Amino acid sequence: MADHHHAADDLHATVTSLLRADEQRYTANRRALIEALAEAASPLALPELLERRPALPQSSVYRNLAVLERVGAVHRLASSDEFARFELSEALTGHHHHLICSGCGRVEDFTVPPRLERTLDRALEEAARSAGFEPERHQLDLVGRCADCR
Amino acid sequence: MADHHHAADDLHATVTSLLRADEQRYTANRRALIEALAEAASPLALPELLERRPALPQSSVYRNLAVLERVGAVHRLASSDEFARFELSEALTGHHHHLICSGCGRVEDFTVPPRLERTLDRALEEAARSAGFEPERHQLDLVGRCADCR
DNA sequence: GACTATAATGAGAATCACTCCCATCCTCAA
DNA sequence: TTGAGGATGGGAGTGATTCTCATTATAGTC
Repeated sequence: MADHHHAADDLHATVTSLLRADEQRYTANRRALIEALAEAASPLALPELLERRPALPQSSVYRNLAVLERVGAVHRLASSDEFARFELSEALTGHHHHLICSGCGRVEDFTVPPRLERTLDRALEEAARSAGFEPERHQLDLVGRCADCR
Repeated sequence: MADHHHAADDLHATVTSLLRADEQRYTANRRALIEALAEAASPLALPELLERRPALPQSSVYRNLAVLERVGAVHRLASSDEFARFELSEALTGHHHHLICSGCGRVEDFTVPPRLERTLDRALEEAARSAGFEPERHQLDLVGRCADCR
């Protein structure tokens, strides 16, 4: 078994099959979006995406982000400022959390120890059950001031 | 010491002093908003607020929510659907978390054991420090399907 | 390689939650 | 009472996002 195939190949293969499952094509525009999000490694607002891929028309970016979100390749998060932000879904990046700057809206990823993650999940399942919710995923963010906004 | 004063009196007294500190008045409109949010006990979107207080004009509601947020009496949360939602700030209600329904956007409150809360805070402080963030508050949500949206 | 059904594209129009404007009203202190 | 500044609310404005639709690209099929 080859241990050395590129992670990027896996990424694109996974996105392809996610799209296929919904009879969607992995077009050049969609690939460009996935690559931009993979390069950034933290959630991007639309203007940031357009800066990084100036050839992409705004309307196509919005449409394709919606498609990629529907098939589970991209996750949209509503930030505190006026822009939605987009990142690769946890199916592609692994589970993680966000540091959100209350000054500028910047978002960075972080993780917590697996042990804490498990404890958290148990507590959340308990809370969900007693409210009649069926748990899907959790979301743990820390809001603060980034180094630039101190 | 009187243990039996109404919680509502405390609430309004606290809001009054929060507003005073910013030289703002606790007007009838603002009181109506605070009461609507206190009655609901879970975050409300603007249409829900207007349903509950039909006499309030939309523009005043938006303006007053912004004022109440600035002085720390109200907290605005960006939900996944198209509406922002508003709740009393944790200074007034105590620390809590949210169950968010991915179907209808409904939000309910829950709490986790204090012990877990402390563990969480330590882990988050650690993550913040190593990214150069100054922690302000954390936010833990569980996204799932409510009983109606199963 | 041509043919075709269907998906994808992109420029601009439309939507709509939210904010701003401003003439008028209210509150409070002197 | 009076006056000065805060508060009000109806309506106009803003801007991120979505929709429209004529055109173009794609993947099978022959």
